[in-house]
Formats: sequence, C-alpha cells, structure tokens
Amino acid sequence: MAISRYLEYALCRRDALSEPERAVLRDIPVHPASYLDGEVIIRQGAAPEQSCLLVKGMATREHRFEDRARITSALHIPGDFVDLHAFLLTEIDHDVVAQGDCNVEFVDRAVLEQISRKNPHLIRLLWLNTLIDAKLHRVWIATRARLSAPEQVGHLMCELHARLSVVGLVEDNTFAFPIDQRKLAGILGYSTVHMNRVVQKLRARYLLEWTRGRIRLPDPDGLAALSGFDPEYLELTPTHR
Amino acid sequence: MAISRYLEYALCRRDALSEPERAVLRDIPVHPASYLDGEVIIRQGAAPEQSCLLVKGMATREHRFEDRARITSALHIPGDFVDLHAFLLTEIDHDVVAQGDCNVEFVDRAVLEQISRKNPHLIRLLWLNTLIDAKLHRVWIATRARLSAPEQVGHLMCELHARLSVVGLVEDNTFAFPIDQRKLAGILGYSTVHMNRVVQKLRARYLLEWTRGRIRLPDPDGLAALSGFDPEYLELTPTHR
DNA sequence: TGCTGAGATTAACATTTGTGAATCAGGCGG
DNA sequence: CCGCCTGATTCACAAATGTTAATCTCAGCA
Repeated sequence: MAISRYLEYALCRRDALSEPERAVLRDIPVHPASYLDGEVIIRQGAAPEQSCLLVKGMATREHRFEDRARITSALHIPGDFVDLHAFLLTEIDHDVVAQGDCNVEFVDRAVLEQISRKNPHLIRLLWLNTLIDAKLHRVWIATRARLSAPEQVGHLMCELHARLSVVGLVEDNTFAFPIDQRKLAGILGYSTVHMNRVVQKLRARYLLEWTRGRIRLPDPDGLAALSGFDPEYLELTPTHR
Repeated sequence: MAISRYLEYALCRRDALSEPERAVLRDIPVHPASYLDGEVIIRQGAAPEQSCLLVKGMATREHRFEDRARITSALHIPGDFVDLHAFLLTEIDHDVVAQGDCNVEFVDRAVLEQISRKNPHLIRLLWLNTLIDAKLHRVWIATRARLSAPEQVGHLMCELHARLSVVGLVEDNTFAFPIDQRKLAGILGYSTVHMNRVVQKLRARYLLEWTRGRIRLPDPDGLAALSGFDPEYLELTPTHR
C-alpha cells in the first residue's frame, strides 16, 4: 500500500484540476504489482474490487470468443486506466494482457467511490476517462472498416506516437514497442505474413523503422498523411469540463 | 416542449430504478423533432446544448475524414441516447445521420446537469449508458478485425435482433431495416458488390431473408452460431448498479 | 566459436474482396 | 399500360489478404 505518483498524472491529463483536487488524487493509496510479458492482469468475467492503472509497459484488452482466436479491442500505454468502465459494469468483458513486462498500480474501487461521492467534479474525471476510451474505440472501428493494411499500421503508429509523446516516452520519434509482428498482426486482424509485407512496404517508403522492439517514425507527417491520421480525437489538450 | 414517454424507458432499461427516480425522469421536458432519411441530426464539430434521444427510425454515427468516404462507427435504434458522451466531451466528433425517417427528442443539457446534481444515482445512469456504448464499440472492433464478411453481417443482424427485441420492434423474428445493401456495405467497410454476394450466401443457407426494408432471421440460433454472437455483451438485463 | 531458438522473411498458391460496367426487377407516377 | 428510377444482381477481371511451409538472421548462450 503506497501513494501513487502516477495517479494524479494519469487523471488530470485531460482536465484542468484545482490544487485541492490534485491533492486528493495524490493521497489515494495504491497497490503496486508487476506482470511478465503475456501474463493476464485482469481476467474476462471477473468483477474486480480494484481498478488498474498502467504504469510501465503496454497492455491489450483481448476478447475471448469460444473456439475463436483472441481478439484485441484496445491497446494501453503507461498512464492509462485500463478498466475504469468496470466501475459500473461490474463484470469485465475481456482479458487485460501484459505486452512486455508491466508495472501496474491497483486502486480500491471503494476509495474511488468514496472520493467521487465527496468530490463531484472527480466523478466526471473518471467518466471522462471512459468517454475518451470510447472515442478511441470509434476511431479504431472506423480505421478497421476503411483503411488498407498499410494505412492501418500507419494510423496505429501515429496514434501511439502521439499518445506516448504526452507521457514522455518518445524521443527522436522513437519509442519502445513490446509487440512483435505476429502479435501486431493479431491485433489488427491480419496474418503474420501479410503484416510482414506491410511493414516492408512502409520501410521501403521510408515511413517506418522497426528493429528489436523499437519503432522510429522517420517522417511522422508523411505517415499521418498516408493514413489519414488527425490527432484531434485523442483529446490530449486539457480543458475545463 | 413536452414530457417524454420515452425518456424513462430509455434510461431505466439497464438499471433498476426507484419509483421517485422514475418520476424524475418522466418529468423531464423534451423538444421533439423529426428528420428525413439521410438528414444530419447532429453535425460533426458541433457543441450541442441538448442531448438527442432516438424515438423512431435508426441513426448512424459517421466520421468524416477529409478526402475519404464517410465511416460509420455505430448504429442506433429507438430508445438509444445518441450523443450522451458529448455531455463531457463537449464537441461531437462525428455526424449523426438519420437512416430512414426518424423521430427524436432533445433534452436540454442543463436539465440533465441539474438532475444529476440533485440525484447522484442518475448521473451513474448516464455514465452507464455511455459505458454500454463503449462495450458495443469494443465488440464492433473485434468483429471487424476477425470475422469474415458473412459472419460480420450475421453478427450485426443478431445484434439488431436482440436490441430491437427489447424495445418491442421485432415480431416473428422480423424487423424493419431502413438501410439498403449499398449503405450496409458502407457501414461494414465492404463494396456494394461484395455485400450482395454475402447477402445471397446467407440467403442460400436459409439464415437471412431481406426484402424491401424488412429483415427476417428464419434461424436466429443458426445465425448466432455462424457469427459467434453472444448477446451477453449487450447488457440487456437490468440490474442494480 | 558454433548451436540454437525466436522472430523475420520469402515463396507459391488459394481465397476473399474490390472495381467498373452492364443488366435485371419491381414500384410508382403519368 | 408505359417509362423511369432506384436498388439488386451479374460478370470479368484486378488487387488485397490468407495459408502453409521453407528459409533466413541474429542475439544469446554453451
């Protein structure tokens, strides 16, 4: 049981908070934990008593349909609250799986509950987080339906570049990406072979460099143009709500 | 300005509400309006002062990316709150377009705001609605990524069958579907020609009948099996939150 | 130094899906 | 009843993507 340095940071990214409000967040106790690559952090069907804040590494939300492959519906990075929606839905409808080694911090639901009761503005903050999740979902739906494979890969890389920049995990347009070609193929719904074809095409156009778990975007604007990426939907600029 | 019969119904579908709470909902004043097929109900980029409850017809959420086709990320039926997420996000990131002739009822944000302040349980109700939206989004992402075209069509039809049943718009496994093959192709990201191939394949397997705006599922279970549909994700059973 | 295993790459072929254009079917107004 | 229009259907061909299996590369290790 410790006080999180990340919680305040994670929650106030998208909203302008008062200093007392920030103080409340800073004082929330958390339970740290860590997971190895591929471990299940939260299991589908569970009704967790805690909410999970991702601090290091990446994590996917993976749906299990019987007799079908696992399907990824979201990709989380440090600073993301992974399962806030379960706050009301109670039961979680997908696994949360560690991609690369992960550190997380669990926050007791009861604590969030109590705080949001005392501080009505903060419940909006939680709501807002889930709304932005949903916004990302909608863009994913749109890209899945309409973009070609190279465009989808480009779009995802642009999205990650933007999101990771905000939490300081991008340097020289380069970021760590603990997901290999096979897994990325799975996330976007392509075969491994096709994913490799796509990666090579992007490389040939000098839009993507990808070696041993690190990705560099030599020409972010070019890649954004190719894939129709517009960072607006990420809501990365904090405003008053 | 009138009192809605639908609002209470729309909101208390997924949560058990007390009679006083229901009374509050029943007394909310609404502004009715109607739209013709294809008309834009809410425009992308707008910051509406009202939230829109769909009462009759269907409506799509369509994203506009410059120089690309419109992309659909959600399909709404009577009883759905179409733009609750804009309650906090302020600016709406997609058009809401009438599919078939629609009746809607607008509710002033200020009223919702005021009610949720007085009645903390009801703000959860609004939040819950947006969370279920997000849940549907995730399933759409998963189906887009992993299902074949016939499976996707089947899955969508099963989903509509289930959602429309709850609001009493299905009879003899038949429901009105104000969207033609071309539009459905657009929604799922296929070409018109391919959509037609798929429809015929499903017809040949006696899993789908579709004539002049009406859809019948002769074998709902068979279609669900084909498409891996499991209604659980729709949260159609009201429980206490 | 050579072995080994995971991930990346290539090849050949099958299947799915897209494209453009023509044709068909049926409802509806004149 | 006719003409017309919209949506559905068909056709031929091209492009995207899947499948299976073999091969390659290279960092880590004995």
